[in-house]
Amino acid sequence: MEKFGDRLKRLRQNKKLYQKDLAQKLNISKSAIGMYERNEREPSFELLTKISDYFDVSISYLVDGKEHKKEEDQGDLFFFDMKGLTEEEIDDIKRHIDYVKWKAKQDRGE
Amino acid sequence: MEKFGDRLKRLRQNKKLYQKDLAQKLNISKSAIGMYERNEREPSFELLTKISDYFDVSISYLVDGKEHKKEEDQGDLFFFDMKGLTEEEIDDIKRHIDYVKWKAKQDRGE
DNA sequence: GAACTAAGAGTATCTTAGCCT
DNA sequence: AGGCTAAGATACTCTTAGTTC
Repeated sequence: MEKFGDRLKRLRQNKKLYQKDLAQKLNISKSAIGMYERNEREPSFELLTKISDYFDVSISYLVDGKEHKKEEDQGDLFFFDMKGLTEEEIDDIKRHIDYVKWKAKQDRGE
Repeated sequence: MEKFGDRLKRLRQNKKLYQKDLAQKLNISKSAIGMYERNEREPSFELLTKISDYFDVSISYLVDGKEHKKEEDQGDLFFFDMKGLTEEEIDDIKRHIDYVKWKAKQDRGE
């Protein structure tokens, strides 16, 4: 199951930063970043807020991976916020999802 | 400034519970609840998630008081059915979405 | 170079028991 | 009864220094 560290790592890598770089931004040691990403430590609320601000994601997303409240989240249904994206970019995502689904079927010999 | 403990206290009182009652629900000591409410301690992610589930509020609300998502934003929400996909395949999709979002920002000059 | 590991020091947290109102 | 405080024990976190790839 995906945890905080996995999401932090993905966010960092999407920004093309090294652990050292992010550590500087947040005023902590690079070793601490590594520990978070390996899910060996959990940051304080204060640092959590800094991370949330820096990557512009919600604290809910960081901590439990859910951007929204429970009622909206059910079973195999996933929701994504496409705010700020153009039609083309959203289509890009849709095509990728269709491709992954198609490939999943192939892999299982359906 | 209002903090986590203040919100926890309010949530508890709204449910007409004593610290002892909430402590039982969460399987911790009543003293710990008191310390949270007085902002003397911060709970682990695991407990934070339990609290979020129990009171049916987001973790963002608990930690920074911001409910982040509003009704008006629902238009940007897209739902996808991931039934039959493995965790790896879903992660693949998540990474792609993160990448598209990241690239969109780059294209518009940070 | 980038990321991971180890180790020690320093903090934070949790529970129990007792105290206040 | 309900909430707060003190205390010690436990557990966690952070940094530095060294290691691996």
